[in-house]
Amino acid sequence: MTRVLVVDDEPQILRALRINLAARGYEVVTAADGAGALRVAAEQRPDLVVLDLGLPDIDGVEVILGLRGWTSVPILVLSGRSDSGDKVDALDAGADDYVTKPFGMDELLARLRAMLRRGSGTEDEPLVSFGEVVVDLAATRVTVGGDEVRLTPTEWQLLAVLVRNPGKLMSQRQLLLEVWGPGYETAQGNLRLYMAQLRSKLEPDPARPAYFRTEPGMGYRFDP
Amino acid sequence: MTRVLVVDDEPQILRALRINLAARGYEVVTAADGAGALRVAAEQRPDLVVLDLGLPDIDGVEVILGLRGWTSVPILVLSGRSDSGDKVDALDAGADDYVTKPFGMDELLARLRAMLRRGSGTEDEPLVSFGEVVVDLAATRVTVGGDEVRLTPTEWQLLAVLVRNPGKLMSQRQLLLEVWGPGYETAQGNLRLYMAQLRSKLEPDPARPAYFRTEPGMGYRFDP
DNA sequence: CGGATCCCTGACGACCTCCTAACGAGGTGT
DNA sequence: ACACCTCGTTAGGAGGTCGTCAGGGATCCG
Repeated sequence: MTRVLVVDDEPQILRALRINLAARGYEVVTAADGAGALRVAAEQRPDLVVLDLGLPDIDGVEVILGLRGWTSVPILVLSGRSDSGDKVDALDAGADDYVTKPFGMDELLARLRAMLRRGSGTEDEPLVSFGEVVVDLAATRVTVGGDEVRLTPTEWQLLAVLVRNPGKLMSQRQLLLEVWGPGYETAQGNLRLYMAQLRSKLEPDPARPAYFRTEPGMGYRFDP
Repeated sequence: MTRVLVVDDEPQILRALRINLAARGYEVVTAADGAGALRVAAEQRPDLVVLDLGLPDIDGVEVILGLRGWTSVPILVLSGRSDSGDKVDALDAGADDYVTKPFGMDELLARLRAMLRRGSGTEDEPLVSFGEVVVDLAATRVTVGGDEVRLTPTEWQLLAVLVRNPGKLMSQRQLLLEVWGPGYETAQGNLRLYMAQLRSKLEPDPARPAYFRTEPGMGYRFDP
């Protein structure tokens, strides 16, 4: 299901969006300020963000930059100001669309559909296989020699990031950012632990990894 | 260069857009009606389309559908009508953004930048090759005759600096600064060491370097 | 309430990378 | 011919990084 994060400090707008989005079959998570937006985004991993610029704590552009630091999720900005400068600042900070209040709900929904359509166009090849292992990214399922292997949520996220970048070296910072979200850039012991668990579950010889190679001092690389 | 197709039947708008886009470094091609738009798009393959909905021959939504039949190029719709229904129809037909006239030129340009930024997510990998060696800067990988070569972080940084400046003489000071950072400008013994390791791993005859040449008293030069 | 699962933290040994130092080779100017 | 400088090579120790194990806290479920 498509998950949408709605960020607004006005309860009535939050409620209106929640009702309309839920009626269209979206899963809705909300936040009332900038700090909450960044936290919820890191925890819930929405497929799209609707962001009001007039937040009580942080400037909206800062929120956009905070999100863009580690994710490329589509961002639709909602704002009461129709200033041309505000629009340019938000869009250049990394927003994908800008709608001024008051807005038509059907127009907003159409813009959301357009953004989601563009994002979902690049989702091909949900099946990745190497050796005895088959990874189904769409179904969140992993099999080794036909037998299903149970992965914890964190293990799965780590595997997904690696498998989506075959042959490419992923720095520890990059992996920590994409799996644990911002704020965990220094938890390298954690990354080592989960990499070991992944290898013990997927590698034929976990002591001598063949697919999930470590590049000392730099990061890890998935090599099919 | 980024190529933009502008479709409008009003000459003054066409002229204003052409001038502003050209001033920003875009290549501009134009069409004055729907049939021309489809023809020019097929011939010129623009990276982005700015489309006025009020065309004399074909309905704008039909033009969008005609484009979407064979290309996923981003489409920004320009329209005099601010009807909510028109927006929804155009967006659901496949448009990516919708701006109503009169529009601010800086806002329009910001929206174009946002659309182009999203599209360019799948950048091709920069590959540098010389002799048997292939350097993949995006994946952080080096192969010699097809076999992968393991490089330490410092070796890789040094190689990256050299490879990014082909044919250019890099002074020792410059190399030390870019690889080791400020404060190590005098550690020339270090630079000699890592240059030797790079040569022993990449050069066919490390004793007589062919690609990583040393200019006595000055620095080093990468010659593909 | 008890058990299970998952996530995080800390400690320890093994390994690897990095830096420093010393020595020889080659070129240059006096 | 000699001194001097720069470059290339080798060896060894210091420090950081990686993999592994054990233990505690949080959450979910029977």
